[in-house]
Amino acid sequence: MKDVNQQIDLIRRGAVEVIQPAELEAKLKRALTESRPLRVKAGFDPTAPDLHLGHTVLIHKLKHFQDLGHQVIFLIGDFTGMIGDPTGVSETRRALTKEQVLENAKTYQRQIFKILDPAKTLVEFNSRWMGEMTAEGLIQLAAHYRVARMMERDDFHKRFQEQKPISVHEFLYPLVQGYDSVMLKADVELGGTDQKFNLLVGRELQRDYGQESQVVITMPLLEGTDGVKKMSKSVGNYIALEDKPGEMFGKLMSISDTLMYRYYELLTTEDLGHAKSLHPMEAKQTLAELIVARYHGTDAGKQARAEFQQKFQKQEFPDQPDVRLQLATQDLRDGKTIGLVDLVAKTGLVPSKSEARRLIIQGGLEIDGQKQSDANAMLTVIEGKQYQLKIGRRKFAIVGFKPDT
RNA sequence: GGGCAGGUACCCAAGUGGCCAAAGGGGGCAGACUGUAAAUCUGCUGGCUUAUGUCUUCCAAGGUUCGAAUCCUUGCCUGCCCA
Repeated sequence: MKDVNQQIDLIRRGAVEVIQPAELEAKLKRALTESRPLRVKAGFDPTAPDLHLGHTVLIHKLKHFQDLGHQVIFLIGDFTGMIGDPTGVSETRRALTKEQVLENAKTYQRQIFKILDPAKTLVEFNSRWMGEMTAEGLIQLAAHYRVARMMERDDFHKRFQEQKPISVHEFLYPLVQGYDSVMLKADVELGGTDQKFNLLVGRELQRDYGQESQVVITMPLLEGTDGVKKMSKSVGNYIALEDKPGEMFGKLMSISDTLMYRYYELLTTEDLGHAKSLHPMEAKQTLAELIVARYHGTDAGKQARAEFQQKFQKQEFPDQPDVRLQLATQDLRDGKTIGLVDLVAKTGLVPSKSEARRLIIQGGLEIDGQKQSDANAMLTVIEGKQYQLKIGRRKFAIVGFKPDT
C-alpha cells in the first residue's frame, strides 16, 4: 500500500468534496498500520442496468480505491429500488421480482467489470438486511431521524416550497441508504454531488448506532450530451456503456467542445493540456475512439472512427446501413412504382407517414445522392437495383425490389 | 373531516361555449452555416389521406347544448389553509 499522502492525492483527483479530510487521513493511516483495508461503498439502483458514462465517474473512483488496495463494495440497492426513486417526480415504479433483480445485477457486473477487478470487488444487495427487517425495525430506524433535518434536503425543501408532492416513503430512502452504511460498516461512501444529503445521513446514523462515521466523497455529475442536464436515461441525454460502437461514437461527436474537455477530464486519464492543443475535431474523434475502445475493444474504436469519417466527413454512404429493406410486388403500385412517403415510412426509420412527408418536404431525403423534396413524387423501382436512401442527417437505408414468384 | 386552488399535447404553460389539433417557451426533427459539432438563423412538430378532407385528443365517466378543453354532476389525483 502506498503512503498516506500519495493515496490522498489519487483519492482527491476529480472529487468535489471530502467530508472530512482529517477523518480520511486518520482512517488511511490506521488502515496502513493495521493493514486493514478500508471498506469503500457506492450504491446503485437495480432498475437501470443500462450503465452510462455518467455512472463511470463513480466507478472509476472506486477503481482508484481498489488499486490502492482497499475493499470496494458495489452495493445494489434492490430493496430501495423496489420502493421507488425519490427523484422520480411522478412515476411509480413497479416492484421488481427477485429474478429481475438478479438479472439486472448480472448486467451490472458485466458492465462494471470492464473497469473494476471482479476478484477484488464485493457485490452486495441491500435486500439482504432490508428484506428481513420487520415493520417494527423500520419504525425504530425511522426514529433515528427528524423531519426538520429531512426537509433540509435540497429537493425536499424545494418541492415543499413549490407546493409539489412529497411522499412519505421518500423519507425512507435516505434512511435506508444510511442504514446500508451501518450494516456494511462502511469507512467511505462515494456518491454524486446530488447524493450529498443521503451520504451525510449515513454518517449520522452510523454515529447513532455507535459506529465511526464514514467519510463522504462526492464526485461531480457528468453532464449529458446536451451539455446542461446531468446524464440520465430518463432525459435521454446519455451514452450507455452498451451502446453500439457506431452509435456511441456518433453521440460523442455531437457534444459541444466545452463538454468534450469535461469528458476528457472526468472519463479519461489523458493529459488535458495535450487534448486542448489538438484541433477540436481531432480531439473529439480521439476521445470518441478512446471511449469506444474501452467498452468495445481497440478494433471497434478504430472501426467506429473510420466509419464515422466515411459517413459524415466524406459524406459517403456507409458500408452498413441502418436498415435493409426488400420490397415485394404488393408494396408497389402497378407492380413498379412507390410513393416516396410510403418508401420512407416502410424503412421504419421514421415514426409515421406524416413525419416522412414533412421530412421530404424539408429536404431531408436523398436517394442515390439526389435530394428528393417532392413529397408526392413516385419512384419507379427497378428489379435488382439497390437504392441508397439517406433519411435525415444520420439515417441510412438500402432498398431493393424482388417481385413475388 | 371542512374550505380553497388546480389536473391541457414529450415537458412547462396559455386558453374559460363555436375563429381550437389547441398561443408561447423548452425539447425534438429538418434545412442553412460548420469541424459530422456547438452557437446562430429558418421551417416543421397528433394520426390517416393530401386535401383547403377526415379521425382521435385537453384526468375519468356521465350530462346540458345545434356545438365543450371551456358549463353541470360524480369520481380519481395534487397542493394550500383550517380542524
